Amino acid sequence: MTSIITEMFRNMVFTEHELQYMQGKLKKIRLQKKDFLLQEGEEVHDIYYIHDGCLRTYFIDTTGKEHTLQFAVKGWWTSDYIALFGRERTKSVSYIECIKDAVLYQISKDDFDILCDEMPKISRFHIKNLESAFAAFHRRILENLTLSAKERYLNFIKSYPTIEQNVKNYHIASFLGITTESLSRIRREIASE
Amino acid sequence: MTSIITEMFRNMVFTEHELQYMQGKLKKIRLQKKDFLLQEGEEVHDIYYIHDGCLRTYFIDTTGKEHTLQFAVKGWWTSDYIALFGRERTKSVSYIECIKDAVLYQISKDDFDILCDEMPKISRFHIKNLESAFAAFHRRILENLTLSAKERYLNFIKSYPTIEQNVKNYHIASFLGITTESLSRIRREIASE
DNA sequence: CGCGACGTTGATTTGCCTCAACGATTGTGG
DNA sequence: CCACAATCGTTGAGGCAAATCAACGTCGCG
Repeated sequence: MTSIITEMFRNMVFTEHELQYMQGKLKKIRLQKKDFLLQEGEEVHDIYYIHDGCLRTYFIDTTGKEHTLQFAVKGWWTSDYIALFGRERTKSVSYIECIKDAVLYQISKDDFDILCDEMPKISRFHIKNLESAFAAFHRRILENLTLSAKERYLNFIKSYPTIEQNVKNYHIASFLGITTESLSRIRREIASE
Repeated sequence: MTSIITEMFRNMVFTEHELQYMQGKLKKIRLQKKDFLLQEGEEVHDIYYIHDGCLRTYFIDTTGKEHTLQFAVKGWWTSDYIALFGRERTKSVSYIECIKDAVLYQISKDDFDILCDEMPKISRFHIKNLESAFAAFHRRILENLTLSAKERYLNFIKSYPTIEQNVKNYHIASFLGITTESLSRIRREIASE
């Protein structure tokens, strides 16, 4: 029997019993474009696996500007990690918005922790993911320190071609930390080369 | 018996046997100011626990400028995480320099992975650390997107008072992503308030 | 003492932002 | 299916924060 579980854990092999056990902790969620998975101030207890569609995590600063932290497409996991993983649990500081109709699977962080304790292969999977993310974060910080807006944009469309198709330019701008006007000028410049 | 191991794992309790087993995988390292723990191009196999002193991780961009990714003081762990945790293992892209005489304990990533497999409490410890770091990274990216150089500086000296004492201003500047001149002007501005 | 490393200051430049206006594209109700 | 509105993207003018370039104090150390 094939299951969403095997997709979530990158084709890891499970027994029928394990599959049913894990399945019981999952909840399927359908979202439409513009729906919010999470809004600022809400309590955060869950993590979400994206089976299809596209979401973005952003927060709004004191001047009202949006800043995009992360996009998530098929195969990715998302949540408000600041609230969920921070040393002291806080309410959500960000918004997670559906930007392309999506199908998600939700599991509570508590249940996920239990799975990690009960099943070493899940624990290893989680560690591997976190380590990869760790490296990716270092790379992103390093890029932010080093590259010009234009270079960061070129980098983005090269690194995330799947995401580029789903998102608006102003989403990309807010991810890169620039204004839509600047991005527009950058795109013109690139087109003229 | 008290051991460096209990310090490394935040007062976790171990049996005498466990302590000796783990001790066998550790190597003590002493570094003096200006020594390098790691240089660009070297192979990376180990992670390092800082028992004392201060280190900084930086890399040099194509124009020769230094960018500081991370400082590390007592109680922290460090390595070139891009090389060590990245999906494909690469040689080091950064330098880790001792900026205050230091005592470290080295353990290979392979051995650490073995410990995680053999000892669930180590696995949980590792996951907890990675998750906290994950949240911290999100916060740092968010700050970089939001705050002015002056705000980031004030934030830095508030968040890391222990580090501030050990590092030069130009280290802080390269951590914040600004020039030493700009930092100097910011400090003057703050002093005059 | 004298040298090198570090920090400061000033003048100028630059990359990106802000504000304002105007096309282009998308979506929706009649 | 069209008409119109809303959303999104582009362009221009002007401004500002931080970079660059250059010079000069200051501190610590051989």
